[in-house]
Amino acid sequence: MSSNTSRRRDVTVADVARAASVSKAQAARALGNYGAVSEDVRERVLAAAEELSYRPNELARSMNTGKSHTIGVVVGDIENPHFGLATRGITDTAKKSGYNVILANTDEERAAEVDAVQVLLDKRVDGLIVAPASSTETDHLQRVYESGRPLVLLDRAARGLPAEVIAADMAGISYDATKYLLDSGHRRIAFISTLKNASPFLDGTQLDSSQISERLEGMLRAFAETKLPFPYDLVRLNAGDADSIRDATRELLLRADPATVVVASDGLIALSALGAIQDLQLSIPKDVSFLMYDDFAWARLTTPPLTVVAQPVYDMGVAAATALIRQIDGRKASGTAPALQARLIKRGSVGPPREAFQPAQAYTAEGPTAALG
Amino acid sequence: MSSNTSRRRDVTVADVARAASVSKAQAARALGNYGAVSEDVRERVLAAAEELSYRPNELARSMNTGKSHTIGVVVGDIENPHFGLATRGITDTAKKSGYNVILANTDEERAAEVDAVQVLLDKRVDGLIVAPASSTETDHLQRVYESGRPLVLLDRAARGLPAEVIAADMAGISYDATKYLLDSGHRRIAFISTLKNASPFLDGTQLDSSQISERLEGMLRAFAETKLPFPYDLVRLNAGDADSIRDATRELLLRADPATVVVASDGLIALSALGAIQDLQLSIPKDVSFLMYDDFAWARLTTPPLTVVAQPVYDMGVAAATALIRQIDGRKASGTAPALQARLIKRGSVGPPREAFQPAQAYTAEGPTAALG
DNA sequence: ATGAAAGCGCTAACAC
DNA sequence: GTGTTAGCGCTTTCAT
Repeated sequence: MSSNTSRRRDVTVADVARAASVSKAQAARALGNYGAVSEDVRERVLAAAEELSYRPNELARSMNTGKSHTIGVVVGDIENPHFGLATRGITDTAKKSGYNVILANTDEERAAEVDAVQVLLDKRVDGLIVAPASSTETDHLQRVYESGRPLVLLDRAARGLPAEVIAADMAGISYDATKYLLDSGHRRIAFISTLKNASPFLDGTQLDSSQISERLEGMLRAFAETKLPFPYDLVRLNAGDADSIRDATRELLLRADPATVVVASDGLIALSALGAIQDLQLSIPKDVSFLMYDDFAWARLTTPPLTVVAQPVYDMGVAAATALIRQIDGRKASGTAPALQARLIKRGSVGPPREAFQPAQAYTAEGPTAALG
Repeated sequence: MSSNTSRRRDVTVADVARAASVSKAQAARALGNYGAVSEDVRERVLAAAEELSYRPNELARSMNTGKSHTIGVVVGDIENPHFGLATRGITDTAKKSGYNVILANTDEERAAEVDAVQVLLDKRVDGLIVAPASSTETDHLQRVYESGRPLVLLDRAARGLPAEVIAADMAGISYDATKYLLDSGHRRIAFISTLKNASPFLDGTQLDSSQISERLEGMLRAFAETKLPFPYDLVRLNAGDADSIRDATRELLLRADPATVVVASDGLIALSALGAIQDLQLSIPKDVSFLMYDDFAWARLTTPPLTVVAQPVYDMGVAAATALIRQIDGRKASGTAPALQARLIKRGSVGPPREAFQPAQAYTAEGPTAALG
């Protein structure tokens, strides 16, 4: 409560200039720290600014510099720790370079994403980081590109867009993980994902998400390599809310030819799936094995601790922001992109399938259950 | 790839006006949907805009309306699911009213918070939601108030500020929870919080966070009521990173007169504390009981499931955004604030203290261990 | 209903 | 080094 309790009108450069008895331009130069200003004037202006508690209007500044020092971030669900962590990586990095972050949540809804991107462009963000809900419908992302502002994709690629993509190699790690499950004797591997898709996943289905496509591709490759038929009937897409995930899990486990291992596509899905398994009174890994994507702290606290595919999520956020800001500044890619490697962390939730211990193999002849090649 | 691959200059109202052969003012009216415009002109303008794929410059618009339709959100750690969920509540609500959210992370660092608030004010946000790191040092928040823009506080109050505070009643629920622990036979109740404080918590210590103050106040009251001495030696503040939390937990459990129950001030702390307990090979609740603030999905998946104080975090986000937007729109509080009640959810992690089962009570005489009052 | 012109707060030419 | 004058893209009087 020093002096001014100014409400309405903000104090402007003009006010400061007047108080320091210099021209508006000179005041602006001193305040904005550009151009040539004598020491005397600088001091007077700064003093006046201090006295009047002047604050620059960044909006006005942005208007004629064309730079807002703001980047837009569009994610599917900030509540999902995956994005929470990535966002942390982004904001940390942005702050370091003097950028702010406008965050938009889309609920993995395409319409919301299109809208969010448009709004952010209208707000003249300097660049955009998007985790696109769809890898195929990308008109709105194309528009970003056309607006002349850089775009970096997080987690998922977008077909036909020249945008830089920050994501771990999902096909590779999925292949590894699947191989591990196969080696453990599993054949009935279920995969649950929130990915919205009109039809179930069949041979040749083109998926809308590069991320999930790659994971399934890795699985298919592992199966193919071992000459085993891929269990298309155990792939569950469109697993939206907690209830539908629970239902899907129950069904996968209670059906005639049940899954012997459940692979959860992210931490949120895992939570619901594990809840369902718990309700079913099934024990992991005795009755059913479990594997999830993303390694969160709680994965070590369950009994047994969970085997996971860990992604360097925070680093991905950092990488995305770094790449974007580099592009905003018009700098070229600095050769060595940091390796964003996902890792399979074996803990206790994957064991041999239940059937493997039973006297007779009720299945089709699919070769020995021993570890393969 | 229809026609324009315009790079540099954006198309403006002037361009649209020219194309529609009307004045700039008329075009602006049609586009901005204000003032009086004839049907004929409106159509021509809209058609021209469409053709040129005109997009309004929201910065310019904000400049002379004085409204940016953006609210600033300042939290300690977006990575913490507590804030993740609250942020979701905020963004959902904001979007519904046509507002965007600029997110700033402070790492619970005062300097970062002061800076973030300043930057957001400079960017001319229409209002601010802050989860203040400190409840006592509030000059920067005072400045928000002086700028004439509304401010809503999340989780924690700030001394001497007229700002609306959205938070569950912590003193009450803490009292309830402590009473429950006391009734279960516990006397050695440990409390771990990230709150930064220069000195340890002693009788009469003034804490910097209303949230934590209230919790401790509730604990003190419960102890006082049962005439038991409060275990000041078991309060751990400044539990910053995962390691320091683990260390604190170990110490609390391995010391001469150890804690029989650990209360974790939030989910992140709980994760580290549980890790430490696991490393110590202690079993819950046989060897040590456990209680945490916030109810996250994983709390039901541990063995045993965790007893928690659940806060309506998402709803708090919604309430904060609703209150802020109401103030921005200059509307009065609508009488009935929605009840933001925290609840004690008893699951399996609290049992009788270990000592209660041992032959002799090695402690000071503190009355019978049976349930009281 | 429409247009001319002023102005939001700042930066950027351009003189001097 | 300093001041004057234009804008940035939009909204908003104020005439007509």
